[in-house]
Amino acid sequence: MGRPRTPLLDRERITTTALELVDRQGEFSVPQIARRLGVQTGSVYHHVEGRDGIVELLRTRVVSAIDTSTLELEPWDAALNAWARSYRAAFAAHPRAIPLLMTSPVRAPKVLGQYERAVRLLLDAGFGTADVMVVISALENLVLGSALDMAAPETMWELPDETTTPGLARSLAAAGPRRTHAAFDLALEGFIAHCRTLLPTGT
Amino acid sequence: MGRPRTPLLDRERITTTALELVDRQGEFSVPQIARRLGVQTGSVYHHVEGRDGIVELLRTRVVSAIDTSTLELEPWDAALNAWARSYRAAFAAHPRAIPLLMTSPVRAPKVLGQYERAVRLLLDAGFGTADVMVVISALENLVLGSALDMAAPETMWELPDETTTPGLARSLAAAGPRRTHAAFDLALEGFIAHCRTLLPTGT
DNA sequence: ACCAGAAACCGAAAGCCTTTAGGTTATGGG
DNA sequence: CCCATAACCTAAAGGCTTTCGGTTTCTGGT
Repeated sequence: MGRPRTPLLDRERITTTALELVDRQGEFSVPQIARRLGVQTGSVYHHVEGRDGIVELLRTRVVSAIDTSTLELEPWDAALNAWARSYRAAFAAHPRAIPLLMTSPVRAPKVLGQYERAVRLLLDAGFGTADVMVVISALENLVLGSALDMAAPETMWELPDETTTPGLARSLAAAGPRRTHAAFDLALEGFIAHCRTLLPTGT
Repeated sequence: MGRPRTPLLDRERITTTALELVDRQGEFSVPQIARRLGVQTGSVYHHVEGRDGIVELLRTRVVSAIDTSTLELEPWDAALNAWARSYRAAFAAHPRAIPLLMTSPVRAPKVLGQYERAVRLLLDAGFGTADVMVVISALENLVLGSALDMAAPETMWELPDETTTPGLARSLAAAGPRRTHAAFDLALEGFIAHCRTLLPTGT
């Protein structure tokens, strides 16, 4: 015992292990991470700011998959569209992490930086200052709402009985497994189309 | 000790106490409920199926505020609009409960019954069988995404520094406190408008 | 009216989690 | 070479969820 010759822990490994646990079982605990890394529970706290710090690492890891370059596209509606899809895809890669990331405030610089860029994109496109955050918030609502839907696609609808909800059961079956994607496409397209009406005419 | 002459606990009181705790501090624990009701922790478990059972009671309580009659309105888009707003308002009344309710599947009969009714509404309106659940899912995504936004309106954006994200800070200020509502209005209106394009023309 | 069984609460305990504190050994800059 | 610091361990406090057996009260069938 004492300090090991080669380090057993670092933020990378802690993050990866936590994400594996979340992907598998929907949650994580510090003792679980420690066991997987062959380390005592307390040791993890030397690398991380408490359990919440690990959640923040997870957020950064998940969000790092968002394609930043989408916000450079032209025109603005293509950029917004591509950004929203990339945003959603990043969460879709780790759906069970979503409930974890929703409950704590956004602090990750990468995320804040992207919102900053989105603000400028919309301002340049001609949106009013007061409208910009409304548009971005609405888009975020779409993305996160859809992400939630992906978090538990099978179990989200626990039908008690086909006879009590016949139409629901039949419609679910008819929509098929791409229901979630189609719903996102539908809402996103409708939303962006509606945004265009906010712009001063003749642009 | 032994059985009290008048019961100290029932599901109603447990639900109300849990909801008060969630409204105040964003979470609840069984010992906290027990202390508030002047009872030992274990006693609560005689009335409830574990902690998850209490969450389910909370869901039912929150959801019971949805105005069921909205789905009877005509035409279908007015019904959908009113339903979505009532749905969202029910969650808005207890925003801090939202993260709790998101993580487990929809089992409350009241909610399932409403979805069943919504299915029939859309079928009657002329939507295709395969489209119905797509529309409903998208609407639900909107509602829940917006509800999430309401869950922590102040703390959701922890800006590190006004100089690193100047546009974001300014736009947030410009949008004001009704940002969340405006975003929902914007997305909902755009979505419903887009849904009309799914219908066979001439209806 | 009686009595058996169910209901409602208490007390206690097992086992998990988060977090902190102090001890022990290796590393690395001066 | 030395010592401050880093990295890990052991230990422990305190909270949470859940279960189990004990005690008292209520209730329903006879």
